[in-house]
Amino acid sequence: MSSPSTPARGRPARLDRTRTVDTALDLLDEVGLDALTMRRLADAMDVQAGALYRYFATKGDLLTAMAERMLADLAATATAAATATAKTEGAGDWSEQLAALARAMRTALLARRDGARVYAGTHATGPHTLGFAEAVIGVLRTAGFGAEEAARTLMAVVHLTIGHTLEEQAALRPVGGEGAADPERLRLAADPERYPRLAAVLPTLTSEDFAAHFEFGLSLLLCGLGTLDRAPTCGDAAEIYSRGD
Amino acid sequence: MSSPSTPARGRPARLDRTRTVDTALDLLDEVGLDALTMRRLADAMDVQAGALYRYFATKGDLLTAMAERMLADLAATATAAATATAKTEGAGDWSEQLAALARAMRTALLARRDGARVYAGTHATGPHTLGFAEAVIGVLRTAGFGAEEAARTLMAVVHLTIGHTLEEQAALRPVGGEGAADPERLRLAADPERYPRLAAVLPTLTSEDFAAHFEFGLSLLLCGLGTLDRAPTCGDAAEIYSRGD
DNA sequence: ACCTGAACACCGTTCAAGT
DNA sequence: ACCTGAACACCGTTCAAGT
Repeated sequence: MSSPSTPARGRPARLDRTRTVDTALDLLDEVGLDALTMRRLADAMDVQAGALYRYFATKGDLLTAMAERMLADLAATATAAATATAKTEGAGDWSEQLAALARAMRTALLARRDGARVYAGTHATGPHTLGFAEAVIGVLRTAGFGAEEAARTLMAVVHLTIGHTLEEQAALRPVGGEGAADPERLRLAADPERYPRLAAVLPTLTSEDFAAHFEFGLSLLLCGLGTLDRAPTCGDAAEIYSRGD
Repeated sequence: MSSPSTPARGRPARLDRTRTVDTALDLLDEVGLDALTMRRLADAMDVQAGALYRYFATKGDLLTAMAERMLADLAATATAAATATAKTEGAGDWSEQLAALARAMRTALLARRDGARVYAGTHATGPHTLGFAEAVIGVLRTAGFGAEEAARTLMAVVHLTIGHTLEEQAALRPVGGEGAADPERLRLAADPERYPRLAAVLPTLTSEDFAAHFEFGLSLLLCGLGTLDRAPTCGDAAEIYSRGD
């Protein structure tokens, strides 16, 4: 256990994981993921590229640390949800608590340039990521859901959030300098002759109100979860519904 | 319009987009996305790397063509759904048709190594991608959903599917030769002292029955959608539910 | 018209050697 | 103990020149 984070007897180190991740995240905001190279980061820290490898085994290791750090601000939301459920004051409010956690994750990923891509490309298992998961599971189990349902709901929420933010950030970036942005290309490609239903729906599909899109998907998930207890399988629920007309 | 795909007066071309994408997808299965380089692909086609740029403006362009091709097999499912809804025989069966479309997309992405990463990293707007979207919208509009709901449901389904398959493929790959795979690292990191709820749920969370995980998320979405008509907003539905206890 | 050959401007990573 | 310098084995992309 004599890693570079140990007391240090000699010269004070110029580098350390925390400062390096900070700088890397700033650089990410400046230049984007594709231009975030070890050499450029080393430059920003007034060091040679090779020196970074004393603190991060690989570039992937650095990106994982960056991903983990991005969820730092989630701690507040997570503990808020945890204490709320602990008090059982708002046990019936699980839906809103879960939504708050999901929104906080979306916000955290959107807060940095290419944040979703960084997070999706790594698999952080640090305290922020685990704390978030713990909070989500806590809300669900307190609300009375089973272990399986809770775990799978966590997955669904995270996957939806990652998928959504990935597209949201892709839609905003001008796709490499020239050429049309994402929604514009879709507008051009969706020929009303061949894809009439799709074309008719383009205004919504290419709308930039991403928050509304996210809320819709989230509400479907939460609503489905609410129904789960009344109609054991959603197939049954769909049947009940279709029997109505 | 005298692209390389024109009749060709001189020597028959060794290269063309279709053959190149085929080879690239085979190579992808062999070596994975990280090792899929223009030079390696050129080698597989017995050509110099620079020659590829007569057919693809950038590597991103090639990857987009690969992503689009990956959805080729979806055409069958999509037209099946389309004709089913056209006959209005199974208009009440929209839930199952939508599920079939989502499953087909998951299957298509899983069919190739790193398929989800390739698809998520590009933004295909070819006939397979648009045909899929058209089919989804068709099912929803035929079932009576509004334009906004249909468009946003399409997004939610696609985002959940991409997010899920991204994690599914990440969980299977051995994370770069050595070190633990994804679920194993989670098991090691989820300390029962600090994350008791999470730890209690690890068996499900690290279960490799990904199909079941996907079905759960999908059913939440579809179930939520089914409830949408009865209780205009899901918030209301959640309220109704929590009033029950 | 299509491809080669060679170059340009980079990468991530390693590791002896210095301080 | 921490970092430099230099190298290794690559990248994506461009473009004159050949056929």
